[in-house]
Amino acid sequence: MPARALPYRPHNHDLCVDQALAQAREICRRNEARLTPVRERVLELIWQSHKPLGAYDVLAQLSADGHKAAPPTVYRALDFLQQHGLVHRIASLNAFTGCDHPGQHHCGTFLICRSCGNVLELAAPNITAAINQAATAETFQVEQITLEIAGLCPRCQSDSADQPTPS
Amino acid sequence: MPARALPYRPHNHDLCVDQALAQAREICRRNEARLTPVRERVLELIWQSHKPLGAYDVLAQLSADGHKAAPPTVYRALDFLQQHGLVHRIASLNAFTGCDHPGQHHCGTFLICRSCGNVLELAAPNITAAINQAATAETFQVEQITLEIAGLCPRCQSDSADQPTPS
DNA sequence: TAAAAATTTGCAACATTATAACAGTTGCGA
DNA sequence: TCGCAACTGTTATAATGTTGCAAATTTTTA
Repeated sequence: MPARALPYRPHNHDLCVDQALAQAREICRRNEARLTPVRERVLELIWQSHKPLGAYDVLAQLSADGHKAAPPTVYRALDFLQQHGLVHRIASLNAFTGCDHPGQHHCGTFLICRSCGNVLELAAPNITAAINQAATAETFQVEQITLEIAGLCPRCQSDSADQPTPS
Repeated sequence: MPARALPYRPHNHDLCVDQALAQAREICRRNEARLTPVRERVLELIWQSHKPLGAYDVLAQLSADGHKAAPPTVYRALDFLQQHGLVHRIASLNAFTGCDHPGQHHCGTFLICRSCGNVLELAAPNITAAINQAATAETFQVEQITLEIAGLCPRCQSDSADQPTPS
């Protein structure tokens, strides 16, 4: 089976971005949602970075584009993208990352490397099942799951000590 | 078996607070850590509320005490309490809640009611196991788990529609 | 097509959450 | 009682996120 593209494994990332954007356009078309230029650009910026991007990072990049933007512009675009499952917000980082499998309903589970900052999104049915079971046992009706796992990615484990690997 | 004290089940909460404080004193004694007046007071304030308290909520209450406090005072106390496992930070709420079973190592799993705001801390070995299994499969070395489940607690489910129950 | 309605964006101000840097104070052992 | 370490106070500032309203744009309707 072909190697999956992983943040910490070198690959042609422009391709990832292109695919993500194409998929986003398709999803918005189906949802009759408008992927306007600002929204698309924000999504692109987020995808271009493997590491989650803060709202103000996005803002800075927009400004670098020459776009005269203010915080609300960015937050609104991010809200839109989240609503359509195109990006996730990582609460423990106050940052945003592209969704790996948009369209499919899933609880975002994230492996966050504290050394290099890369993030891997997992689809982990076992975890989801365990969570739902535990919640049901408490008669709790689950609506949203935030699961963020911090630690060391494979590459940063093998690197001596704790030096971060360049992105 | 005796009914467990649950945030959404009426009970003598002063007792919870007293027990939590006594336990905290004991833990700090064993750890040779100093549970100073500010720290103890912050812990008490957090325990007095079933709902997670923001740092600035704590600050406001300290000020109401007549204590002339500033943000760093609160954040430092909270850091201390977190380090000793006496409180948890809920990332998705930017707020803090008392730890239900301090001393024991555990990954905090939280059921957060979006209607009444109460939070229940779970010890869920199954979930932890599933998480560790998934992480291991990705050769990821887990250090810290953030698991926050938002939804409706039993009481708010049975209340018609979405009206919040008073605390 | 033209007017009306709805959505999106721009913009200024502001609210909330968190940290940095440094000075003063307190507890405690030598 | 001196000195060190830990803790607290204080001021300022950084980082993150929101409100409210007006202008522009797109979509809908007549």
